[in-house]
Amino acid sequence: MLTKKQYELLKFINKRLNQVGISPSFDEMKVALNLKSKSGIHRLITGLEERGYIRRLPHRARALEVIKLPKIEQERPHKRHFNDNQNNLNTENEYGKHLNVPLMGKIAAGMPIEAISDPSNTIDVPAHMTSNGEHYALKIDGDSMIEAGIHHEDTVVIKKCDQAENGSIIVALIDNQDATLKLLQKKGNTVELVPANKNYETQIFEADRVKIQGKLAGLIRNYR
Amino acid sequence: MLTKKQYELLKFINKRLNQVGISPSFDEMKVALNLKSKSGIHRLITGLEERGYIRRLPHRARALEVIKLPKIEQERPHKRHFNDNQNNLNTENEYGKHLNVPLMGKIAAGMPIEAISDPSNTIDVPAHMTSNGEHYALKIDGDSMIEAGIHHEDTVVIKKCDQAENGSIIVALIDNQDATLKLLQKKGNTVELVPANKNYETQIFEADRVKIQGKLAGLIRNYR
DNA sequence: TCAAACGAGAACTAAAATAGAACAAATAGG
DNA sequence: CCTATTTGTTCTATTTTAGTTCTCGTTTGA
Repeated sequence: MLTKKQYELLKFINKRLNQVGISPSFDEMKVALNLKSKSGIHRLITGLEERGYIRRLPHRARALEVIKLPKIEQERPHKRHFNDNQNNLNTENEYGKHLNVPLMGKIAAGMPIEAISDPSNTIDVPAHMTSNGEHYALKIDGDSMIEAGIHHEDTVVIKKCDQAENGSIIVALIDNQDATLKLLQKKGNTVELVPANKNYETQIFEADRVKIQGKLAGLIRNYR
Repeated sequence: MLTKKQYELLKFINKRLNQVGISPSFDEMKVALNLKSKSGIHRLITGLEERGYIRRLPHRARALEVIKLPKIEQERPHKRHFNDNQNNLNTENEYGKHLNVPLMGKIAAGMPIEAISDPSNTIDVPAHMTSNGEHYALKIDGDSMIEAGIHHEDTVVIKKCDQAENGSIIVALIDNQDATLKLLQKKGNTVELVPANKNYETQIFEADRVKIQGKLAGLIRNYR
């Protein structure tokens, strides 16, 4: 179904998406495949899109999404762990499936996420919410993002990544201590964490005090 | 159904697709079957396509896809089918329980829900969202409930019921015409449908003009 | 022994890949 | 808001790789 170059490119895109969470640009892909022009990348991308392996938002830069990978037989892991990326991907010819992502605890509780991690605690999320890559879930504590429609006690699904564009809602770890869900605004050497609530103030940090731990991918709320 | 050579070739193509993810070229297939010319491959491929074992994108190189294998090869241990269902019952896969609920269309679009119902359109929701009873999903159109954290384009999961307490968020059908998602406030012989947005006004109806079609059970939002 | 399936080879056509450049659109940052 | 920069699109040209079609001869199994 794929040509060599298409496959190579697809692998690269997928890797980048999982590693840094941001689509590579055409130039970056050009370099990765050792080409001297990006027109070739354009054609490969078109091919991948035509064959249904990736999707892209029209008229948007760096807006690639891998929807499936060729069904390569990898020896099956006995237990699927949330942290082996590729297996979270929908492979061809499969029906919608569900993923269990680990529920890592509450956010804004003043602890780094890793510390709260309890692998036994997982939550069921719709498959379409976890395109690919590693995901985890957090319970929201507080109302600092309420104007973005993220309420106290909501569950958010986070895609792991260590960088993100301005304007995306991310999980930030500050001084390796406090995790918080905020809107990201990078400005030169500082990082602003912008709440969505007039009653809270934007926090500004030196870039190196803030570690991005993931990007908001979905939200689940239960009513009773 | 297949000749020996066709079968051999099919097996080879399938193997290659599974092992390296790239379609073999005619030349590679020629080598694999120990031929010295690729015209034979062409004929075999044509045969396989005619008999529905493979598909190929027209006018594309290396664009083969195996659609089915002869019975002997068919059992694929790691592919689980959801053999059950006719209707939207609980299905269980390796990740746990989940439900497929029908996605009935957009709400606030000015149409009764029944009319938009399309059983083929379903969405995957976490099992814990659908306690018991019948559920369906709606896509939110508009911002009349935004202060309740229900945004445009969100998907809501609705539990079917025909009555509800004051203060719950319900799907109401007015005059058998328009469906809307609002907060319920019954007062004597009238029913108030209260939006969660200052810019909208509460609608007041005679009780018999309003039919409750369900109660908000959950909310799902995707970010990208 | 006849028809269908297979094999070889060559000539031809089509698609994929590479490169470069010019241009247009989106984005970052003041 | 404006400007500079980044990113994506389109075009042209050339080379390489891949697929099609033909003819003719051989094998094989009912």
